[in-house]
Amino acid sequence: MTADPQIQPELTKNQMLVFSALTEARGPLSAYSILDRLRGDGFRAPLQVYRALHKLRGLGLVHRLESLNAFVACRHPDCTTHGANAFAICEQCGSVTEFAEEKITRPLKNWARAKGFALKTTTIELRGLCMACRAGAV
Amino acid sequence: MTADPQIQPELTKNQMLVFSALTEARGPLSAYSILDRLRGDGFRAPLQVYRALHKLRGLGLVHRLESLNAFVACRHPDCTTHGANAFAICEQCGSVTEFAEEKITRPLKNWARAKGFALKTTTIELRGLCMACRAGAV
DNA sequence: CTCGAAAACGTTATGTTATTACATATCTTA
DNA sequence: TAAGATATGTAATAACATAACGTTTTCGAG
Repeated sequence: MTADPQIQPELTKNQMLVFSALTEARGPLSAYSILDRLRGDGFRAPLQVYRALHKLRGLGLVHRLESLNAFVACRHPDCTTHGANAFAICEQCGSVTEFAEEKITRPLKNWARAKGFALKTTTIELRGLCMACRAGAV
Repeated sequence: MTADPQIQPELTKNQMLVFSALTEARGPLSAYSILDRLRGDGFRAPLQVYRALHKLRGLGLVHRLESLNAFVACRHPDCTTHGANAFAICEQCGSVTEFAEEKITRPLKNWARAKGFALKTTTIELRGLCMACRAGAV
């Protein structure tokens, strides 16, 4: 367990498979669609997916999109923003854009501090049409 | 206190029952817990709840908490004008505080405009400990 | 009033998402 | 090598949500 040049050497085989499925997908995947993609690799039950997802989320490598019941691989090399990321979800093409800006998270932290709320995690999800789909929309 | 039919005269009986269940509850309720509370009023199937919730959400009287798969009655007199509400959810006592501040929604709208994203709805949910629970926690 | 469209309703069945429970295996480290 | 932590496999079930069907109610236009 040294500081390894390769990505996430501490991942087990199942965790690696789930992470790969998510990075290779072009959009978010549900746990069950991940399962289906990994049946050829020996996956047989939902728990194999959910357990890997749990670990990957803890490592900040995967995020859950609450409004979709789906998961995406984090696009940040090292997810320092941990828990304060925002996602823009296109309702037409399904694309997801992840972003994190101080201007967005700051007011939320300020609110929490003002109200005495001990903030642990933040969910920010925008729904709408991405630029491409809006241009092509009817 | 039950919801006042004079304030929302357009609600049907089922919609009224679901709305009342939510306003009488002190926290968020899942669709199935609403169903259980309304069995004495003749409710027998999930769709009776979901259909009413759909209408109530359209009216802005009820919000869905995506990270909980649960629903809350809106605390604002008329919520349709806001569009982008935030919720602080205490993971210990389950209390939910709804708030909406320009300082929070503005940066999100700015991001969307800058990216050409046609924003329809916004989900903002904070998880943590409310002031009371933090004070009483170990 | 009465006809027709739209909305709401009731019911059954099914689809989708997530966890519990229990047994087994592997890795880590003192 | 023994103990504890972590990971795994499998079956069963819980929890959340919608499809598909037909019926009833509501309400405005004619």
